[in-house]
Amino acid sequence: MDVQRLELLRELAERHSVTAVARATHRTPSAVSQQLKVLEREAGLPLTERSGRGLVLTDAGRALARSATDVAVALERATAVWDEFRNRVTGDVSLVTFPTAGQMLLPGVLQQLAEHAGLVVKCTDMDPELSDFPALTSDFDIVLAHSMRGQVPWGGRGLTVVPLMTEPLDVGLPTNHRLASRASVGAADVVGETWIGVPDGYPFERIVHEIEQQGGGRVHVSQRFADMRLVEAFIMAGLGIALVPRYTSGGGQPGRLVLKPLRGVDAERQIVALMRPDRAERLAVRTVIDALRTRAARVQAEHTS
Amino acid sequence: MDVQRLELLRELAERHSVTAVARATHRTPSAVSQQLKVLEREAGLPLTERSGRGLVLTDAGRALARSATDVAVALERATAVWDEFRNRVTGDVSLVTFPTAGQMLLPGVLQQLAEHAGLVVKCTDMDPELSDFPALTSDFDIVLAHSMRGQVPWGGRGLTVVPLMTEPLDVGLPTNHRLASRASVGAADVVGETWIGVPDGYPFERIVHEIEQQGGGRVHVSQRFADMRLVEAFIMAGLGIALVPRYTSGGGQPGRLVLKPLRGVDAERQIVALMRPDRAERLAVRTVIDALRTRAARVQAEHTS
DNA sequence: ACGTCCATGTAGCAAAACTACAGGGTGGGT
DNA sequence: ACCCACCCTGTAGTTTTGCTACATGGACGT
Repeated sequence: MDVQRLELLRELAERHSVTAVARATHRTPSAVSQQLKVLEREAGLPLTERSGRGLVLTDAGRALARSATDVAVALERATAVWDEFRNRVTGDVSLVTFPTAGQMLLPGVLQQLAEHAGLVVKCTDMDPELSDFPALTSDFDIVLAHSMRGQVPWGGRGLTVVPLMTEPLDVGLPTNHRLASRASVGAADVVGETWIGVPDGYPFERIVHEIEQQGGGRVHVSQRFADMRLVEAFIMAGLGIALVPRYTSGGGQPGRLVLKPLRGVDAERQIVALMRPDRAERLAVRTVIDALRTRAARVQAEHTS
Repeated sequence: MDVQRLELLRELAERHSVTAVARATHRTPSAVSQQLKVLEREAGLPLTERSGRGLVLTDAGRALARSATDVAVALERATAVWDEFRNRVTGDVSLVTFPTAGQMLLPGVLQQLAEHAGLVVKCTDMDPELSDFPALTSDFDIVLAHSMRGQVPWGGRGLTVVPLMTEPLDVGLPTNHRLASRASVGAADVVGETWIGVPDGYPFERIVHEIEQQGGGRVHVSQRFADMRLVEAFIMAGLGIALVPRYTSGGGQPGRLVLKPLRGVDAERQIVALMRPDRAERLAVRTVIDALRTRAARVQAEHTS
């Protein structure tokens, strides 16, 4: 049995289309189709079924794809072994981040990684609301994702999850706001305010609901933005208040925006790295992950002191 | 990185010779040599070193070979998955045994396995004194081996060990022996006797030493045989007494040989199946192992009742 | 009904892996 | 000390394998 073919099956399980697999593996669809056919002939039972214009895996195909992951992991681990022997981190690592995490972590990480001459890290950013984090792992080695505490929407898919940090979400206020002198604010203090929100499906959303429940009222959301820079600009202009991740804020002019911890509400987001388990084994990837973790720890330490 | 090449490296680690690897994998030595060279070039560091007329692995080579095992295990597990889907046990399984275990277990096992039409079990026997059990796992899927309790000469090599049964070793006496009417015998009873032994290095040897220590004397070993049939013939002829595995004895004429448990001496042998871990994953192999275990359990149960 | 998208055949080509054979080095035997 | 046997490794040539390019046929949406 051939590993390359198994790999194709696994890609098919993730991408649901021969053409997509072909694109991802730099082949023509015909080549992929032929190899899958060979695999089926070897297996002696159908692994795929046509479903409309695409095709889906049979139960057997899915089972085989699952075990193909273990093979891939073992293989990557083997190549990592010899990378360790050479003691030189080499290769390309692709990474997607949502903007705030990238701003907070990536510059420091890349500076730290400059010591590895052969390591090339290619970073991209992507709006979190547009992106299905788990799905991105097909195309990127490392996916920086965020979720609320306890909420783990990427479990069960067999992805490797590395927690990087927990970031508190504060209430951002203009300096001339009536609450700006407080040390912290409660749900009841802010429930009546005009809010700047985030698009639907965003993790912040849930906290806003919690504030409504605890504060006993309805939050009025005047605008919805994905970009934090924009949110902060609106706050500073006195057009509303918003939830702002504590470590990420501060692009704006100092002295025009203040952050107040939110009492009694579980307002944190978890920042994690998501990876396909085989990719997580690569030495280059592990090196980047290590850098991310130390950088995240440093950011957190700087803010607590 | 290619799995086939990794596999060759692993075979080389076991067989210590390109020619042997070539034989085992049905290739010419030249082909093996070329592939190993490619692997080295990919790795970027030497994996083998010439040592006299043969060649040995470097540290890096050994490390890589070790992780190649994990790859092989994952791969075999994958093929097992789809064998399970087909729900038909197929393929060849090769097995070596030492004579007594084979006599005791194999006929029943093969009868039980007859229900699997596509399963071909090829059995061979081999004198245990001549054979290095762990080394045999390179050439056979299943190696039936024995050892004394606690003694595990095949640990650390990364082999899969499946315990099948523990068989007591009794003292075999001719029916007209002065101890033949006893229910059991102690070390002091038998230490002065003339013994039929087994060749050096045999596991039984250690027990004889223990008898000497407990009985306080020297055991006189008149003959040394590997074949139990021969040992029993000598016992029945009154030429000596010997340690006889309890479940295996009885080829001879009934009524001319009796077995007596040995009191106070740890006289047992452990019968185990030894396998290379990747081979242990194969469905056909697992099926044979299951049959061996149930058969062994039955033999043990028949004798205790 | 037409165009588009997708999977999959066929033919031809390029790359990879193997065999056959020869050469060079090492160790055991006489 | 010499020779022979053994083992690894090159080179040349062949076979096998996997890919591209192009064409075909079915399914969906407009």
